[in-house]
Amino acid sequence: MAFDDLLTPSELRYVMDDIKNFPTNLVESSAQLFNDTTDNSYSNQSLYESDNLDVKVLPKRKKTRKMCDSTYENVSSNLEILPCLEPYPGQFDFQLQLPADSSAHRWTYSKILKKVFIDIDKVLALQFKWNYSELKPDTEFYVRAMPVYTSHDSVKISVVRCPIHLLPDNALNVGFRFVEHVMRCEHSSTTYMKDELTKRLSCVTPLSRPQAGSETTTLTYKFVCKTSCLSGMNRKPISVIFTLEDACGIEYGRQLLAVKICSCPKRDKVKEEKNELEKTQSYGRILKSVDSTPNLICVRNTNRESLTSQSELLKDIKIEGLNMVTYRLLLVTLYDAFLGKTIRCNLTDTDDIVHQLQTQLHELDKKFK
Amino acid sequence: MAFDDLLTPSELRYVMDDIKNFPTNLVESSAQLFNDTTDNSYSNQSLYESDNLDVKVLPKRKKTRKMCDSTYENVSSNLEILPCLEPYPGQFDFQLQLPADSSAHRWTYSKILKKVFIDIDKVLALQFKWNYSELKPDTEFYVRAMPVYTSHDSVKISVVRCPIHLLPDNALNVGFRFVEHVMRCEHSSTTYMKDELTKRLSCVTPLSRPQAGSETTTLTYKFVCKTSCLSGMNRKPISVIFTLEDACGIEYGRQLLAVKICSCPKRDKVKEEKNELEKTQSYGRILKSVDSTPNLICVRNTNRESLTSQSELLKDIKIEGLNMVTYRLLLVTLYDAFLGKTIRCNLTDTDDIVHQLQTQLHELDKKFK
DNA sequence: CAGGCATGCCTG
DNA sequence: CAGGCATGCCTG
Ligand SMILES: [Zn+2]
Ligand SMILES: [Zn+2]
Repeated sequence: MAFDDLLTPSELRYVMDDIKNFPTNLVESSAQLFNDTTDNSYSNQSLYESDNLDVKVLPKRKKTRKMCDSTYENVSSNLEILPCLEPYPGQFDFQLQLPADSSAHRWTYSKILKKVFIDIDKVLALQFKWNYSELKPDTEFYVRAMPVYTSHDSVKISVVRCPIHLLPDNALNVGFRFVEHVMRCEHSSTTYMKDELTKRLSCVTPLSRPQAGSETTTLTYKFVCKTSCLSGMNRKPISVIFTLEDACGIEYGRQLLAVKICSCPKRDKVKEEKNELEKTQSYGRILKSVDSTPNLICVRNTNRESLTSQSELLKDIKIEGLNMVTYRLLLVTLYDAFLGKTIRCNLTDTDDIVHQLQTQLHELDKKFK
Repeated sequence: MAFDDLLTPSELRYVMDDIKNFPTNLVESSAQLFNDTTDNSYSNQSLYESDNLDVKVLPKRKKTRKMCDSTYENVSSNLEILPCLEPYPGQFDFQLQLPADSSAHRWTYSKILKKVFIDIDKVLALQFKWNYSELKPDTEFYVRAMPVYTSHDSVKISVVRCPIHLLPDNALNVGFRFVEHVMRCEHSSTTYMKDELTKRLSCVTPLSRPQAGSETTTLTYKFVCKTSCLSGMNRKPISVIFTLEDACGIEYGRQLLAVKICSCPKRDKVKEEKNELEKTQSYGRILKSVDSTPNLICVRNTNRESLTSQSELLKDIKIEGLNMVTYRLLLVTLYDAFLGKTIRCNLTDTDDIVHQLQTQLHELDKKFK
């Protein structure tokens, strides 16, 4: 990198002293850049939704809220039957866990988003935990898995496969009867069901007691459409409702798991987490526009030392008490130059320095406003 | 913009004189940037293909090449029947023209690529010209339109609609029988045909004599799938073969038209033309990486004057005979800063200055090598 | 598997 | 309609 070699702090002061005129329009455009970032008014709603989809840390069911006795809440106002998206452990403390080492698998889990990202036709192993100590040993219980859309606009629509993946010659359909189901359980005793009333598809699998030494029973699932499938899920986010049921289909507990089925689970997880964080952070929009250049996503470790020394340089500049205007000009120019260099050389570790420059500019503007 | 105000040429010289050390690694990395751009070895083949698809300027048929008597060339080696992609006007000088003012329509034509870009279900009016002066006035002739894949890998596959657009509830299919056809002619006497042997789909429309005062007869077509349709054309490029035929289906002439059916015809045209030009231009890769930042595609006219004065500034700098190394450093830094500014402020007219900086650096490197 | 592009679609 | 993003897929 050029900057730490190009000008030493003392040389820099020399230059800055020499700058007599400065453009006021620059200050204006920069002010615009660093102030116009308060637009995160829409973040609450989305957060609320994911609160409902908590997997690992199950919130206590709120006593003030009427308990859902069925997976379906009959919305009498419009006669539509909507699934209940609220988890409740119920009397047997029904819980859902993900294997700890998702990296060992073909999927990834975002704690921030409480969401699984998985490719089509890849195995997702889920661990079910329930308190069966007071039950007779021969009482058979079941887990029903039913994918549903999570957005308010789409909950009422039932989740089915897309026309393309439904084609008979599709490899996933060969030798399988229930091709309309987006979600399959690999357990051989799984029953594929279609609710007569709601037409919703689900699969029901016997939940055996955990094996000796284990607290959970594992069931493995696959998804045979992508969340993005055209004329199918069509990019609408989904969650899977898991219900603990007895042989009569009476429900005793419910858990939810948000799932995105996509071609690049890791990339999409990183991206969605970033989007989520940006909603709550200041400078969100700037960082977003900076990072939207293709090559900033991966993290390589080039130029680490020189970047550090650049940071030091910046501190020095600040401390040595330059004229505010020239200092500001310098910061803006450096900021631009870093962006340019980053893009030109595909640098991946300039986030820190760029952010630091932003912060310094921001502080400067606050101080002299 | 900051640069013309930030430093005058004389101030700049002052700075440059002050720079005692310069990093050699910078020169290296820049050398890499400006030399490593000779990779356009693959451009010829693609050009060859589009030569075959010439629409407006019809090349004389090469006498050295055996004339295709049928649209199908029987490739005896593998018994596959392939369509002939070579245009020939034939004895009636069969020609195909596009309306001059494509901007008035919902499609766009690229002269560079010789290709029509059009959205799904939009009208494409084509003008057919043929010399019928020696024919009896009541002889009925026809135009057959048959879409085919143009890549060598895919010519053998017949072009049909995708499963999604084939769905009966698709608006485009209501009240229309020949839903499998990707291409439709709006003329009411059009016959939709399926070749028994090749299973290829085409539509045949009577070609009336031009109306008084006109040299051409216009037929209007629509495409009811996108070139990108999954499990359909699947992003494989297509051309339409237009053949002049008599009532018996004997062919008298043939013309080709490359077509891309897509959601953003203008954007895709600009993009594909740019890709094509880059193949043949030096600095292709650099320009590409610069322009791949989202906001550089449209052309707005902000900062025109200040950019001009920046260009002047650069000339000055060069003329005043700075030390080559400091001058080079300056150029590189300016180059980076321009890139950064461009991205940060969504500037759209910095191409010139950036390219100019590249050129100056290139010349500098040649001179001092 | 990461980088990068192609391309549909959403938003202002 | 332009900017911008989402997301599949291709390539090394
Ligand atoms: Zn699908
Ligand atoms: Zn289609």
